[in-house]
Amino acid sequence: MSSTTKPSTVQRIEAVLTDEISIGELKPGMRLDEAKLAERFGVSRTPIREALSRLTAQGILIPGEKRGVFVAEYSREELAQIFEAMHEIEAACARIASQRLSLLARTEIEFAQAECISAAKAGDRAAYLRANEAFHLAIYKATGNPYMAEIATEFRRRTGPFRAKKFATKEDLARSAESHRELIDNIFSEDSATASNGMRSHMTESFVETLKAN
Amino acid sequence: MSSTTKPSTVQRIEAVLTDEISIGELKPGMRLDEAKLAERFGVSRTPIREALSRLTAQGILIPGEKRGVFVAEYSREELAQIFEAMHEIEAACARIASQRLSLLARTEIEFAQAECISAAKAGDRAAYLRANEAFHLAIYKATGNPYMAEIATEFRRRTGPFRAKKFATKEDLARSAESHRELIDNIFSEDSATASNGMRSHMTESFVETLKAN
DNA sequence: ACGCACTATTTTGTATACAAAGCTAAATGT
DNA sequence: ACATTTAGCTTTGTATACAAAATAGTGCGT
Repeated sequence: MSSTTKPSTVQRIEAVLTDEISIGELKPGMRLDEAKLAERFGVSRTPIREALSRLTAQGILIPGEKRGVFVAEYSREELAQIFEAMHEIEAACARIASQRLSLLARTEIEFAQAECISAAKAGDRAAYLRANEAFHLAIYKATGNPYMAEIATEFRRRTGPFRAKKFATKEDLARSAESHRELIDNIFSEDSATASNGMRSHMTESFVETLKAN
Repeated sequence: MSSTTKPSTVQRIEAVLTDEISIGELKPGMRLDEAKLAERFGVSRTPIREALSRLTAQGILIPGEKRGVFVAEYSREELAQIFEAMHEIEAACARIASQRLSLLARTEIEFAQAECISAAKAGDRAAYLRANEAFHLAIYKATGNPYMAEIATEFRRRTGPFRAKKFATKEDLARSAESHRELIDNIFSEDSATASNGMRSHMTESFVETLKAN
């Protein structure tokens, strides 16, 4: 995603933690201990602190009342608010994407969808989760606006562990992958309203499932 | 804004730097030297680094190619993209706010506007800039959705120094404060489309002025 | 006088040390 | 037996030290 600079230590740590949280390996409410992480990554507390600090600045982690940082944990009400915001942003992304759709963007979306399908068929949960993220990311990128993509991605990360919980069985994966098809068609229709509404209903569905699982 | 916790050292530093950047005191492209800041705030480099790291995570600062961090500097194209994203978010905020408007929210918006007017009359540029931010913040808060407010605020901060440049004369302040009136009326109309479109044209105007000044 | 290389200095990244603030728990007093 | 305080242990925040990277500068050779 970023430029040609090789990943520095804190970038690496940040990326690993982000991934583990979005996959649901580190669960909401879990405490992250600086010393333990330092030992795990074989570095001192300093770069760990920097990574944790950045993650809290992004809202992925939240500082505890008195001490420690925790994986962000949201109540149903808070989740509803976050999803409302995501609704707006994702709908806007879908609309803009539908207007600007390039061949490259189309291809990348289809490619990501293919990955979703194959991961779903294999029943590989972690792979599906990553492919699903890549799919939505491809849509964001299709807007041609990195800043829209950035905030959409940010929300996606925050809700990662909660959305992850709704994928329990192989059928869940298959159903999700199928629903992508309709979404793609709506976006590829190149009609703003169709694309935007398509994304809204996709997000609503996602929210319903997420609430059930949490 | 936050809870009852007293501002820690890094929070204080972060807040001061954020303010100085949004006011335009620290200009885009300026380099921030860790050692100098450490001396200035009378602390060691450690908390400075943490503050800078958090600010880069928020996109307010950007890391230089090889070394140093700089106040984020955007080309006209990039500014256009950021403003496009702001358009979408602010429009959504205005729409939601118009639907949920509470007496408290109304009052706070009006109060912020009063501050804008008086700062404009006094010709106090810094005070107007702060009041203007408070005004928009009040609208975000009126959505009742802290997450919408959060991203809207984030974009506002990023574009702060660029928008700040368009306020050169006392007349600029007065004109801006006046245009708030129409925006308020549109939002208070409690009609979604009116509110949303009102905000869109306000933002478009803001963008035009910003481009002229940059 | 110009270019190149090598050195010195600044600056960043990481580690370690230390002090302050919480938490745990045990011991003492009632 | 229960509450309260205090002692000890964890954990965090900040400072300092040190090593690696990068820039600037200096001198040397041609």
